[in-house]
Amino acid sequence: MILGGFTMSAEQPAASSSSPRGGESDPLPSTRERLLEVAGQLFAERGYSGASLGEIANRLGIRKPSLYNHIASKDELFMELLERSLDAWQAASDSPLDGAGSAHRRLRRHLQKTVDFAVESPHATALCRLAVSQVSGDLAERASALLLRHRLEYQGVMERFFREAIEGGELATGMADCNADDGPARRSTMAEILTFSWLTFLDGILMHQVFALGSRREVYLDRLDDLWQVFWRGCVGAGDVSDG
Amino acid sequence: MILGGFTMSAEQPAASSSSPRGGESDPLPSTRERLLEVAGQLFAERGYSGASLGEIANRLGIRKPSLYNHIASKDELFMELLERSLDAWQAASDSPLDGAGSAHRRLRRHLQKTVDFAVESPHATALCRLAVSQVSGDLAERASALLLRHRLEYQGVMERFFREAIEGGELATGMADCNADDGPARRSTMAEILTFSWLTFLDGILMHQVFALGSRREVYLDRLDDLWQVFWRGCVGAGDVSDG
DNA sequence: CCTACCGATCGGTAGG
DNA sequence: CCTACCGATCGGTAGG
Repeated sequence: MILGGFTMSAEQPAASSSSPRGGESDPLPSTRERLLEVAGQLFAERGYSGASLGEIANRLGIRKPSLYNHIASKDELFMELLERSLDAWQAASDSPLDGAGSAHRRLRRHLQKTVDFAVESPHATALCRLAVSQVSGDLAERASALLLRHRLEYQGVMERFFREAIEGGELATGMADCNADDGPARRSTMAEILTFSWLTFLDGILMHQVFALGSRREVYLDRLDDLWQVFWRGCVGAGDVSDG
Repeated sequence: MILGGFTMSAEQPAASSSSPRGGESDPLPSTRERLLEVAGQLFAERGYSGASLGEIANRLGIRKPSLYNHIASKDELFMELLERSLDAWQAASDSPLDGAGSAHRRLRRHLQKTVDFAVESPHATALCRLAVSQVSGDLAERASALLLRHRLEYQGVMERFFREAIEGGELATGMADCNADDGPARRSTMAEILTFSWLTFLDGILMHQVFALGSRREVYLDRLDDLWQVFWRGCVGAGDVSDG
């Protein structure tokens, strides 16, 4: 589609789904979809430079030059994967935050959806890490910009959540004075602090998954609720902490 | 510093070449040290495959083959850097935990030392991430084993810290029943839960630094104390949390 | 989708 | 520490 192969365009239903014939089994994923999946896995396994287009082609059972019927370049491939991962993450985790129930229950649901997504799509979080620490040059700028945009948006969503939870009386506000913008040196609001804590908590969980080597990965997930309870207790009591 | 002539290869403590004049103590320490520092930076910037020995040599102002007077291979170079990083991290952060003062104050000091180390040696944490997600083959096994060993040791140190803090009455134990090993299905002790929370908290902070793009890095460090207070409040109150 | 092929660069070696 | 060089592989192109 991008470069216009000589017969490829007739065989590739990129956007429209192929129509299954009667009792036929599930339609095979298009080559392009398989390419994106394999590439995502390999980027996550080997890093940006370590993932070669030749290896991707091997896993697909085709020759390397054939990849260019589906992608424009390695850079574009990475950017598309990053974009998809961020969108999929957002789609999987955002809605639970807006449903019914207490702030406590909604945030817990959001956490579960986020972790579930990370478990099912481990390469998605890996790509985000690569984007900020493995690529260079023009690609680095584009990837960083995309990531920053998504991250700021997510930060806004979470900050709104915490602010509303505080205003709704679902979170203690021992540091209530922080909200007043009475000075030239602006201090953090309680919602900002909790948002920051949440982002750190979530990054920690996703990173911990990476470091949970071997069989410790499942053990870790079983303990998610323990981590959650400690975190939540820090939220509802934040501000009451004594410096002893 | 001796710069001329190839005869210095006989004086190098290189792993691949014999040292006929054994007993000589570090004839050229600075070149090797500079090599390790430059290599650490480049690995962190570009990933394992993305960091080329040629580029390392360029930054040192020498030719690529000359590197092999100081290293045996790229794999060995990476392993040595990883080893050094882990040792340096341990040395920088462990002792504050054993000093005088309350558990609260000691853990806060330990946190500060850890974050300070991560700020001063950003490539150290990056190497750990590479070790579990970027390398493959024989190197991956060796790196993972080394990392796992350090991590388990650190986990033991922290678990002991939390257990002693609990026994000393410095942390609330609302979930005290967890300690009793009265059933066949063993439950987590409070110390284990807090250790797990701590590891997640720390990973989150270190990861957050990676994601704090551009100027947001300094802003982030200013808020460390906010994060700490939320975390500590979760610790001292853990177990009292209601499921509402 | 393929074969054939490009210049550049990779980690590493030989030899001085 | 150097020059000269190795086979392998890189991302990507030409052309059908």
